[in-house]
Amino acid sequence: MRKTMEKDLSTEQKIKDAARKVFMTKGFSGCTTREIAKSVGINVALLNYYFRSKGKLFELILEAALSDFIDSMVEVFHQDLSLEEKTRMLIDKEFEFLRKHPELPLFIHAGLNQSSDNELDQSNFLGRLHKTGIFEQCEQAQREGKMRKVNMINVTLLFMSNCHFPIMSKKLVCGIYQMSDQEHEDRLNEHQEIVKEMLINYLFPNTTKNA
Amino acid sequence: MRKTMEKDLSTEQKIKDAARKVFMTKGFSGCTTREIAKSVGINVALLNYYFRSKGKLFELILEAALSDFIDSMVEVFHQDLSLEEKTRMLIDKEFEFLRKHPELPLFIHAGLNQSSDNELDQSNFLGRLHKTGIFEQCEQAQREGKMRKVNMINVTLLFMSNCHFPIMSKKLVCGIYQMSDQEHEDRLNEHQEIVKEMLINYLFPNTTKNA
DNA sequence: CTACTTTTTAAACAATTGTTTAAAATAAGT
DNA sequence: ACTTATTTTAAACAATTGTTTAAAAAGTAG
Repeated sequence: MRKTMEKDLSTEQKIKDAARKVFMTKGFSGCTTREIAKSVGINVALLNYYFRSKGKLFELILEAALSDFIDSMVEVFHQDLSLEEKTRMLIDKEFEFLRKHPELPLFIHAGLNQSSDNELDQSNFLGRLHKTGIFEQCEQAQREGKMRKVNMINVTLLFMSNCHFPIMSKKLVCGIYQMSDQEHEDRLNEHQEIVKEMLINYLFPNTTKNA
Repeated sequence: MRKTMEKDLSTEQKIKDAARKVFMTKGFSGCTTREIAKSVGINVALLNYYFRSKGKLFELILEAALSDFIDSMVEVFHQDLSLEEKTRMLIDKEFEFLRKHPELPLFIHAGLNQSSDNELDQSNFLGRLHKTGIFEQCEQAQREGKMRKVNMINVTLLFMSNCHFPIMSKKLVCGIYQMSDQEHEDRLNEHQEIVKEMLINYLFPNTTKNA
């Protein structure tokens, strides 16, 4: 398997891509292996030939999604910027990223609930975050009184809540407020600025507020 | 059907309760009608006797969940309190409510994505919110300069993001940060206070900040 | 008790599910 | 060309799916 040639852009990757798309929109038990196979244009058996089962394939997709998810954060943290700058950049990047992949957050949360084992530590997300030095940078800023003394888990929660939820709640919010897609997009653009100002004001209360 | 006696605490309601529990944890396509029936202790056919199909039953549960969901807000808005007080009370109520029903937000969002039609307007959530007078109260506060001029949809988004997401992200956050349930609970308690202060500071910037 | 309606069940239905088997097609190596 | 290994397919597998049918059980009323 996969030993003869390295043109992995071929079947194996095509299956992964199709599976990602289908799983994302319909969830694990909301779709069938035949549906995925058909969207690639291959036989069902080939799916079990490359990946051992539907479940295995799903785990793969889920883990990759989680990885993408963390990557957009890590990239920002690695930059040589102040915390305020990183905050702005992180929020902008998250909104930008999630606008392109709006199904991602819901897929991850629903997927984690279905998946029995928590295989989150396998990808060592915490380690990847630590390596960026973001925690030390925050600790130092907190010691210097430049940043509010809040546990890093709560900080993470603040960021994720205010970036992810607005995207994943589109159907609910549009349904309640009878909004069109365009209206929602406008609201989201404004929300991006709101979140930036609110979080910066809260986390770095000493800086001059003139936004 | 249901005409002979009003002891609705009986089969029909028992099915609804069981269906709610099962649907909540496993989703629509993640469970079977037989699973629901067995958890009630009845035959599968009886499920289709009371409700016409699995889909119909699901829509019913979903709508009820959405209703509960809005009710906890409406109740607060109806009180005769200042906006700051309502803010605090709403956040506390939401956290309290969601601690009891942590699967609710994810169920609703995933459910809305599966359900084809947006039957959100059927329950007239917007009307129910309007009747509380909360929008007028905010408008007036905004005119008087007591409240930041933010679109009500963004305000809703801020509240929901910061109350719902922390609950629904438990598995993800616990997975990333290798937290125990107890630790997560502690973080959540602290987060409740953080959210209250942050939102009040942001929405009502003129009041003295001494918390 | 009898006639009737409501509730509940057992069994069957056809369709679909994830997965496997065995054979065919294609590519690679000699 | 021949032999072997890899990729792909068609067909079948047993299990499970949501739903229906027909009959039994339980309740209600006269």
